[in-house]
Amino acid sequence: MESRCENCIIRQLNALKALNRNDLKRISDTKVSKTIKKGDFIFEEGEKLNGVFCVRDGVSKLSKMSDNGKDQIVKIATKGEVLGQRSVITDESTNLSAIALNDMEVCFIPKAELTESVNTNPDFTKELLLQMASELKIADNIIVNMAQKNVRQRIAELLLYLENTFSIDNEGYIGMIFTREDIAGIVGTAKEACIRALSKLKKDTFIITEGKRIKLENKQKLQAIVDGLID
Amino acid sequence: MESRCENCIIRQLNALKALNRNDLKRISDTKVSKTIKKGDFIFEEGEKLNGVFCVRDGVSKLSKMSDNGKDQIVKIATKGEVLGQRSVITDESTNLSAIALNDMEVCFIPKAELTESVNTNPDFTKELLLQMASELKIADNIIVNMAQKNVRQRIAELLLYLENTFSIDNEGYIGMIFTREDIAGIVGTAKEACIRALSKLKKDTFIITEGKRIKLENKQKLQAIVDGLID
DNA sequence: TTTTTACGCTGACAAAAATCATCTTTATTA
DNA sequence: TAATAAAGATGATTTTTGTCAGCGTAAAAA
Repeated sequence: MESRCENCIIRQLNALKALNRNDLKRISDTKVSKTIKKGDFIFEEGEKLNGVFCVRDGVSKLSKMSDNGKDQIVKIATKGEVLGQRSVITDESTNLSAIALNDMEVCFIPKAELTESVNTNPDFTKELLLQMASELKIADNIIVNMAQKNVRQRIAELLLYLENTFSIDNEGYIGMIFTREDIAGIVGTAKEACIRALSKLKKDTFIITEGKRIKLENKQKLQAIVDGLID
Repeated sequence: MESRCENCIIRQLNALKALNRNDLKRISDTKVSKTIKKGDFIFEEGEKLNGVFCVRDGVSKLSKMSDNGKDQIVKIATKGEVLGQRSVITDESTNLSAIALNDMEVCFIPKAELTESVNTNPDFTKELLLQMASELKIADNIIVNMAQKNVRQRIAELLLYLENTFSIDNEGYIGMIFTREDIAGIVGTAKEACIRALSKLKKDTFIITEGKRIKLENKQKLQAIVDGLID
């Protein structure tokens, strides 16, 4: 399924919205649509990227695997997000891998086109800057949370974030399914600790689980856990 | 001690190096030099900043205090770094406090002047973008390290970083003194765990300590600890 | 200088989380 | 559909880290 960037609504969700007609035409002429299957790499840690990937559909994780097999997820990227942006800007190899969590549709935009827009379109550069600054703030918050909150708190916070990001299906469950291992990878703990924390939240009737699916039953309480007001 | 930005060599260390003569004149005319005493706040979490602080001399920590009194340090900022940049760019309140670790000399640059340069000088914006991207990469690495490395590894890594950043005095000790509590705050652990880890490294003869001062005796081994090659 | 306060250090103990093992259930694919 | 693999769940145990208490030393303030 090919289509023109000019008509792509996804664009509105990221820095590409600042592109003008010329930029869009140029980029659209060179971009390549790709389908990526669940579990496949979009790119791998250490790779030198020669472009970025604009997510049209699907969800991916940006993560780093440790020697002992633990996969720390730094970010979940969904529709509208641009992957590899940072590495392309700084012209370094990626320090993270991007893996598809379900089947994905992405557009590959060559580095040269991006650089051209950065060099000739100040609005685009400003937009990138804004987005980078906002991502940095999020990253700083994660650092603080990892140090100051325990696993239960971090999981409660993640659940609220996930419902917010993926909204709910018609039965009230979070609209995207993650394995317990991925959830553990996001909050930075072991799979077992993650499972136990979820089981505890279920026993406390703050959530309902059915297989991998999770429904938030009491968001006030979950937030109170995050804030350390209750245990 | 007042002086003109035009002649300030500190500028070369940050995005301000991309400013042109006009920018510099304008900013220099409005900037205010400030002296900040050890322990004092440059700004506090939640504040809406109406400008940034360019560090001319001294060292500060960017951190967030938790309810239980634990202070997580997200970044150590030294000569040449610009504090508050991100909050000013995104026009939000800071989520971190900046506290002087020794007596400091900083220049306050009003937000309006910065915004003006961002809007009229694409080179400056590009430079800011590059820096922000590089900071984001660092932050991502910290997240991964917090999740995948234990206290001993994180402390070993910090020591190598500190020697690299502050170099050594004539006796070979790291050229900046931190309290054990601040070191704990950087690696995200409790003061006692930090002290114990340092004592252990000392007993292992990988470092020498004398009061608060720390000398690295075996950087190869320290790096091996970081990499998980030895315990 | 003296006094006070902050900091470094250590032991004892508690809590949190990691690891290992095992079993069940759910997906995948042959 | 049956076989196989992947993921969930839970118990037992170890390791790591946090917390509390107390003591000595060094730095800062009176």
